[in-house]
Amino acid sequence: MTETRVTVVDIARAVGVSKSTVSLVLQGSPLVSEATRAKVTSVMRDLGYVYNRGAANLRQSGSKSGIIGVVVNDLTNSFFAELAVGVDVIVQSAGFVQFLANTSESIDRQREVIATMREHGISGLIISPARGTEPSDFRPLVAAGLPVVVAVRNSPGAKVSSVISDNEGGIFAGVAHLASLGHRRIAFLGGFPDTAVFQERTAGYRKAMQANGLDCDDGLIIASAPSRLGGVEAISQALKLGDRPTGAVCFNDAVAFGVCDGLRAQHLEPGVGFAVIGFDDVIEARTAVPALTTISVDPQGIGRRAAQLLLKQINAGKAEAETLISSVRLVVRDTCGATRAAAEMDNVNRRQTGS
Amino acid sequence: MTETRVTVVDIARAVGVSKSTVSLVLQGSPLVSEATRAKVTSVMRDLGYVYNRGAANLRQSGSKSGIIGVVVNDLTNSFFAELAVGVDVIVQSAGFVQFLANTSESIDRQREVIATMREHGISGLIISPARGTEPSDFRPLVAAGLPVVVAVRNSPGAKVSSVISDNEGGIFAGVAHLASLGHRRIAFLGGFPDTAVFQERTAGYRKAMQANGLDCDDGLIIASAPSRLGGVEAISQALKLGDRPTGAVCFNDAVAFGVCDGLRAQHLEPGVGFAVIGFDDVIEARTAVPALTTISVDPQGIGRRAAQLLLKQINAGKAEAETLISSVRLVVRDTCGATRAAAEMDNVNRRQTGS
DNA sequence: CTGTTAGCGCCTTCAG
DNA sequence: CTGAAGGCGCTAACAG
Repeated sequence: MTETRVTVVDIARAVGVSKSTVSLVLQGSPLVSEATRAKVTSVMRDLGYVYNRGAANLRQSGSKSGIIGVVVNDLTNSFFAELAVGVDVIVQSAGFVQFLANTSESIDRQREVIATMREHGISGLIISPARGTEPSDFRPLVAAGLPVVVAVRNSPGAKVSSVISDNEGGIFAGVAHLASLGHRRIAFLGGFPDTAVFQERTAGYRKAMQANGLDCDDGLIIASAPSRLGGVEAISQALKLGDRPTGAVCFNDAVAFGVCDGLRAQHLEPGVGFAVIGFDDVIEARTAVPALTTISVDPQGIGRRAAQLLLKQINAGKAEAETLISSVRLVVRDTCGATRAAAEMDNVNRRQTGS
Repeated sequence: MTETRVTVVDIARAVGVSKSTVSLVLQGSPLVSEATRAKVTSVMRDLGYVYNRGAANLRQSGSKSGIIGVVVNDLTNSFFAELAVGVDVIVQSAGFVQFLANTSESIDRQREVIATMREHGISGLIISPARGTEPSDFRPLVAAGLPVVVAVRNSPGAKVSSVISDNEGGIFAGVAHLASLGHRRIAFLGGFPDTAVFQERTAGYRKAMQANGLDCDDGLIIASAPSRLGGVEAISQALKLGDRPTGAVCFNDAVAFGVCDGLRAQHLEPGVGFAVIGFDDVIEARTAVPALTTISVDPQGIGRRAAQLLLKQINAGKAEAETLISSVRLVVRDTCGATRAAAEMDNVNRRQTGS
């Protein structure tokens, strides 16, 4: 039962040198002889010494804790789990460690976990904000000089960096694809209107409709919960329209899934009688609906980019807010399930600076 | 640009009291007057003070860092993402925060992240070990008095607590179900034999075969990768047996999925011509194969239990190693997709001590 | 109820 | 190349 932790002085005494020497060994300083270094490291192993980062960080001026805070709104969704994995890959290889907290869309929880993380001295924060997060919520963080990267869900107005999917471009490509197949009445189905993602996607929808010379009737935009059930509701409403749509781009794949359900309930075969395209934000559906044409995102890639951006800012001390737009791919699948990438959007990510 | 962090002395000066008073306020001591407490907290807010846990923890003797380390072998798998969510729920409500690291089945990474976490002074560790983890790997941790809970994948021989699914009971129930349907030749398909989970599940298989008076030919146990492809391989091998099986329990749902693929390739309809049951470790398949009878586990529940057990040990200072077996449910689905819980195993968890 | 005095474990001068 | 002080932010005794 080794209750007392072994410290630098312990190993210094054991070796017969001073604590400073041990400290120098710890940070790999060249100011110490090979012989002493070897003895010190050997004794460290023997006594089971563990470096105390808390103490080190306390002495060192800056907040070089080596901890990255990661806050996601729903870890149950594979999308965000993959995002966390992407972050972890970069964070680990940089020798950092990540605090990961799940908010379940609760802003209270979000506030709490961020506070706790700050108390622990995180040196940066990556966050996919809970619904209802205000740009002002980031104010105290940036005021404290804490690097923050917002992922997936943009927070326009906040002076923080962000990494998001190409929501506008993705929907644009989807609509263009349907138009090229001859569809004239194309609906946009699903999503909560009070989210940045919804705004961006509907913006892409409007632009694409216009660009293809199609009537952009706002009645064709039908909001709903971004879930399978929401999709059922949205399509049922869409089919009641006077001039029925013949195809739809959906907020996400869960909605698209529900839309297919709803179509079948009306004896319409999705893909044949009615074209359905969805953003695959809910990855579960990727495998569940293999026949669905999707706008495919790369959550791990977003996570990696976000982490890289954050590390860059941490190392730079302080950088201006930057926005990275992660490209998406339109994956066209015909009804028999064969897959081919139709319009692979440019791999090079467009990048814009400022906020 | 507030570069200098505000400390207790800053706010003490601002209020006109001593730092100790501020410290007492911080820990909610009743030894301070309401008036001063109010002024102190108010000034803290005004100056944007953030509590420095590192410093506090340094002063306090024990390692009350309030950090729980969570290490999983594959966060990409929804099962483990859900596990992490379950842990997070408990950890957050206890005011702790979790380090979450993904090892991707790499023992090297695992060693690294555990080392890093220890340097940060975690007060406990929950781990779903990477394949190839030796019981001895936990030796230094328990020697240091660090509470450790192994989840999902047991590590027999290690003197640590664990929370695992009822692997034996689950397979037992699955086999019993098939036997009750009249099957006599039942195979066990999939899984790596060098894992504890495989051992436990095949043990359940053997016991169930014996209990139902069935021939337990070891040739009926066919190992393979615990993946969809592995399932295809396993069933193809099984169908080559002299006395063909008429049903199978599978290591997990991914294998079961592959088994169905393989059966269809042989023009056998799964569920009709051949009964398939799988442990649903890979949750993706839960929705993807709605018609499959599964042995259903509760990853979030395992996470919650593991966290509760760990917190208990942390608070108790030191507790004996304890093993919790989380019950599973046999979910029987007929071919048209209707669902009903057939044999709901007892909710009360069996518990055994020691180990 | 409040102030004073020591450190926690480590790193950083600054001299040997 | 090594040793001796001092202090990071906080808390734990003690005194007032």
